[in-house]
Amino acid sequence: MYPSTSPRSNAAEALPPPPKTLVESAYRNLRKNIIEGRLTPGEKLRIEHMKEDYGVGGATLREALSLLISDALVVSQGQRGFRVAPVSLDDLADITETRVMLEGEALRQSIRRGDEAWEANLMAAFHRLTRAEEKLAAGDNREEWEERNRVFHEVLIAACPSRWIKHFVTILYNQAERYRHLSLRESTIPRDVHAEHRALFDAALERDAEKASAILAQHIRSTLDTVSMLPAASVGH
Amino acid sequence: MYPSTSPRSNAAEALPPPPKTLVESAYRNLRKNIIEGRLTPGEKLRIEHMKEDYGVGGATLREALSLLISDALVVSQGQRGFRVAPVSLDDLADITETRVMLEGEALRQSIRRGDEAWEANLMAAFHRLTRAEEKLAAGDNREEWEERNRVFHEVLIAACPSRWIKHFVTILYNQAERYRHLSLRESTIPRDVHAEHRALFDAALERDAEKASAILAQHIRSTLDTVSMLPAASVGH
DNA sequence: TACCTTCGCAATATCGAGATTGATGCCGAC
DNA sequence: GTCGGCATCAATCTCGATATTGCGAAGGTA
Repeated sequence: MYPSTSPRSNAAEALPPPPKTLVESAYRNLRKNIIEGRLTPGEKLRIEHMKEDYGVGGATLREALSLLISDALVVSQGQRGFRVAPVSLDDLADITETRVMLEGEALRQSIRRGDEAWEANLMAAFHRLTRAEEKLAAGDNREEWEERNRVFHEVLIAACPSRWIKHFVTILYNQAERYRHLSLRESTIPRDVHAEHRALFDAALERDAEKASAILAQHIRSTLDTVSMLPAASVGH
Repeated sequence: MYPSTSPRSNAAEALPPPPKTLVESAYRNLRKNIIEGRLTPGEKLRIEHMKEDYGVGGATLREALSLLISDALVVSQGQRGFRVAPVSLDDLADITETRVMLEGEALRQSIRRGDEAWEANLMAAFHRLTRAEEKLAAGDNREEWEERNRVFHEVLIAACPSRWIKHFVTILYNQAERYRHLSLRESTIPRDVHAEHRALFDAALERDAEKASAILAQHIRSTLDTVSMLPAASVGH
């Protein structure tokens, strides 16, 4: 109808389109439940039970679970059904270091190649994140902060030309988010996270790739440090 | 039955266990057909037709296709079915550089941490690869060479402790193998590949991580160079 | 002639039921 | 008392059928 209004205004505002298929819907719900810790690591995923919970047939659920294997949030054991992917401190350490390498490289490339539009998107995303962090200090708009934090990290590396690196970074980000939920289920955000984000933002706008990636590395590793406890989480075989 | 004989003798000999489910079987056949180029990039994968070819039901095929999305060999377009993942020179360049980074890092770590058992496996794998390359020069035991080349590269980085890096490397290796099949469908192996393998092998045993990763980088990039032609492959939307 | 609308067909997405496999508890033997 | 084998049962895995969606051709309008 309208002349040439692009379907989405800009990348920083893009909301995921509504699921157009039942598989997609079940996939997103399941992923959310796993990442946010409502499904215990190692837990058996019984199709029969979940048919009722998600309101879809067995084959559909099965397909959604197969899609979750891509994200390594679900594992399938031959003919013994599906389980939520187990967790361990070793795995978290691996995720952390791999993130440092991949997200650091993506950030360096992004800083080197980002144009003015990238800068604008970055400023917008940082602004939204800052507002969310202020609101988070009072009430808990946790979900909003989660989303804006994700978008901020996405926009930081948006100018990296490698789709593969960004693909892997996304997978690892989801993994790390799951560990964060498993550890600090109730605690609020540590006090210095905003300072880290600001330092990251400043270094990116100054086009100091090495400084920015160093800050990012510390930022990622600090998440690992805060997860010193894993009481019931380390059961996952 | 036997006292404590491990199920597999060693890593270099490990054969994949037979598929225990029809989904697994269809998944492997499809993956093989895509990697080896029998399914054209961008081609529509019609469930109805393939039901007959693979002898399984629609839901089963659908699940196998969902698994192939993990490997980025298949893409699904909302409610418009599945297609073979498209190809492009940009994508191949991206895959190549990402491989150089990840496989190089994995190799450095592997050389740093490999023990005697790793050295032994590496020697065995290199020996098998050498034999296969000799046989390849005469008749075309192409499949055997493919398999042993894959195992050689796997063993090279086997001592890298990061499962995530190795996971990503495997995905990219499959992608690269597909491009190789798409380009040189008939041609034989270039003459200097064995020399590159030997140099890689020597540097690894000398524990010269930097030298080895440099050779590996050139080795990976040379694959990109040989793919200057992509006549019918670039149709992928 | 070019464009938009409408209609028909092919393909997808999904469900419920049946076949096959793995796990659990009980019983008998050594 | 402990181990191995067997039967029962639950859960997975699979298939054929059905409703819904998307694509292409025909027809109408300016």
